Amino acid sequence: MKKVFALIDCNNFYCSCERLFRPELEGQPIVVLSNNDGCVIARSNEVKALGIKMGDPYFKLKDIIAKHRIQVFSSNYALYGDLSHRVMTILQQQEPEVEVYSIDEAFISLPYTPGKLHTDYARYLKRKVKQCVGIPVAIGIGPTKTLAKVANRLAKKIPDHGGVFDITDHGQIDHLLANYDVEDVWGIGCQSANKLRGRGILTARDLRDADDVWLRKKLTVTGLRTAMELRGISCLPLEMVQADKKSIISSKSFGRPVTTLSDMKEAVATYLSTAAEKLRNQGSVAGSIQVFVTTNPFNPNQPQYAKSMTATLPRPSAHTPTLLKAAVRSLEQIYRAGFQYKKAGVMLTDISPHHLQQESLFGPNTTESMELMAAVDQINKKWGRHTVQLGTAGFEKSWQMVQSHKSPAYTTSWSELPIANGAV
DNA sequence: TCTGGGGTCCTAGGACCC
DNA sequence: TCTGGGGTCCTAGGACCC
Repeated sequence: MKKVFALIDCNNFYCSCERLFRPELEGQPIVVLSNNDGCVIARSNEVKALGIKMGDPYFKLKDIIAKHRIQVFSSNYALYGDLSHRVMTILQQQEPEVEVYSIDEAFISLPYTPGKLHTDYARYLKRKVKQCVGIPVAIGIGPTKTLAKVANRLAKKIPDHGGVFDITDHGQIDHLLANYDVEDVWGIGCQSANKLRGRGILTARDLRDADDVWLRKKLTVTGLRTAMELRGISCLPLEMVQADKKSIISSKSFGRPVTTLSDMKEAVATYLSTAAEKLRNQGSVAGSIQVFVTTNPFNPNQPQYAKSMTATLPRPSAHTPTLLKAAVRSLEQIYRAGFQYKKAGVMLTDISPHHLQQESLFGPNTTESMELMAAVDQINKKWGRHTVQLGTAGFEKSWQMVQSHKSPAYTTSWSELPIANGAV
């Protein structure tokens, strides 16, 4: 049976989440900032209209923010993650085939039907999500994922479409693609766009009609795949089961410069605990662990230093203290005194399923220590992150990130529940 | 003073083998 | 001056995504 893809994409997702509990902000300009209130990662339409770009540093925007009374929020991932889950659940209740592509996007696959049935159904889904969760979405439909992405963008951009657009069987597809900047095509970043422009390929239509041999050579198979998808030949299937992570990173910028090895150890231990918990959560073990530290590359007046080191474990593990020992050994080797460090992180790699791991013939039995880890995870799940943690991770964590405009965890913390009538 | 975090895939090139 | 050919595996780095 012939099928089409639909892409459901939440509109300005983080901003919409913030508005959900502050309805008076409907129609008002809003931005959401990255960790440490560093830069802009979500903008309401009003803010986009002011010319503020994704990734603009917050400190450079203070004037324009004051002038236009833009509401500022620190990112609140507990809130966004929970609302995302609710949106995805609604879609999964309606549809058997859902691919959760990112925190605010999902692909579904629908049986192909001529006429406007796709569009009618998408309008129904859109209403359903709005009604059940309160988050506005746009839906694009096409014969391939890449064309569904194109359609989604057009659904949002052109008000007449009302947030739903089907590009399958569209009579004007040539015209639509000819007015679609090649850099806005899914999978074409600015490097590829530069190469394409150099050859006079400026629009999605040009890319669709470009020469395969040249594309393969300059943009590798991924670029060729994108062109095929624009031709309506589906190369990217719907992926419904989420594959295990092949690498797990935990890394954050510091709230203030870190200048001592002991603070750095606290940070690395804290990040490692987070990564190891994720690792256990997917039932895996890691074979190697990388530690990295860096100064602030945006401050050219300070001496710069960045270094990473990968350690291979004698045998794969998900045991936090074992991983930590290897991480600290690496850290001690790469750490240099006299620098103002801005960021550090750990990356777990060579990940494999725990159940495939071979027990060591002579080494210690790992079952007991993993039971301890399971208990730690359970406690932290129930009572909150870092309720039980490694001593090395520190207690004050004075280097921790700063979030000065954070909204409450309205939906995930009893103590932060919103109050309906306000008469308290 | 202040510029995010977490992922995937692909390729080139080196090391090594016969 | 001239110095094989072919294959695999691993890693670093680039590019992309949200």
